[in-house]
Amino acid sequence: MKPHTHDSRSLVDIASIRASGRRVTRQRALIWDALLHAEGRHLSAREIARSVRAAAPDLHQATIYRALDVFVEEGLVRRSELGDGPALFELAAEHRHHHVVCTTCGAVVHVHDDALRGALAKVASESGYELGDAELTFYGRCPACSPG
Amino acid sequence: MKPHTHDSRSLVDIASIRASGRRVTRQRALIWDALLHAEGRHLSAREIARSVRAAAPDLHQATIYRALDVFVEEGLVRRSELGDGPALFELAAEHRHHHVVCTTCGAVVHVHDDALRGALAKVASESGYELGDAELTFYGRCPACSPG
DNA sequence: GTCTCTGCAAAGCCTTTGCAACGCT
DNA sequence: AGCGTTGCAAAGGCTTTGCAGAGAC
Repeated sequence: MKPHTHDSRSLVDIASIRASGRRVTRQRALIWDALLHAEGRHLSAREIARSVRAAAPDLHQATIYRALDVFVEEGLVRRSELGDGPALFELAAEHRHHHVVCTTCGAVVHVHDDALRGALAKVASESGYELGDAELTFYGRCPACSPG
Repeated sequence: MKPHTHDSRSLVDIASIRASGRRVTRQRALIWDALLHAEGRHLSAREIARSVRAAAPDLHQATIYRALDVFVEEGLVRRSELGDGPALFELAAEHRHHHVVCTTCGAVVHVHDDALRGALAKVASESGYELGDAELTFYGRCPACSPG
């Protein structure tokens, strides 16, 4: 088990999906756990599969995709396409943030939303688009991969 | 790094790839033309195929992917993953810009880099990443798709 | 003539879907 | 008991790859 961090926000409970007539199954609980224990890391569907394999060897990849779809629809999980590979998933419980991806090693870090509030407003007015829940991905070189 | 202050829209020539020992083939010229005539639109590999079909019915999809790889490696074309669908390509010759994608209809518009220079610097310093050629994608609702 | 490129077909990766059995509520 | 969910297998979309022949330089 991991110790609690100082996050004041109460943990989102997977049981909340029952409110929409959805069911909490063994499989979904395991997938949820995988995300919970990811500690801010983003997981791919395949990584989740690996993570639950010990507890449920027959849990099928398709089940993972379907569970993640449900979680995303319920607003509990966020899905991001970071780069070329498979989609990555993380709990939506945390504060809003954006991603910075290293184009060399793939490392991902978060940036607080505050840094971009102004820029978002600017883009919204310039484009005429409604950017309510916009989430950004920056690509660059992380310190470890930076030349010189 | 590049010494140009700003290239005054000098057309990038596909012939420049010869400098690296690459060859300008009929197929590549056609693919290049498709991008040239896209007029700022982003094209998928499939759209390029459709675009060149009349002139070269046997030009294979694999050839398009390989040509685009070459163009991207040579810095002549930019590849973006905008949303779920296939990758989209555009000439790299234009000024730097960012993309705003409508999550409902898929429409893409450009935003000038100026609007984000400050934000980029902020993100770079906050993350420690080098964001030299960062290109951003915003997701939102375009005016036509906005409710009410 | 050399070495890259092309067409073709096949496979790859990630993801979705149809269906009967299962199991949460 | 009813209806959402699972496992399986198969297919789907997009992209890459291996190879022999064609073509740019």
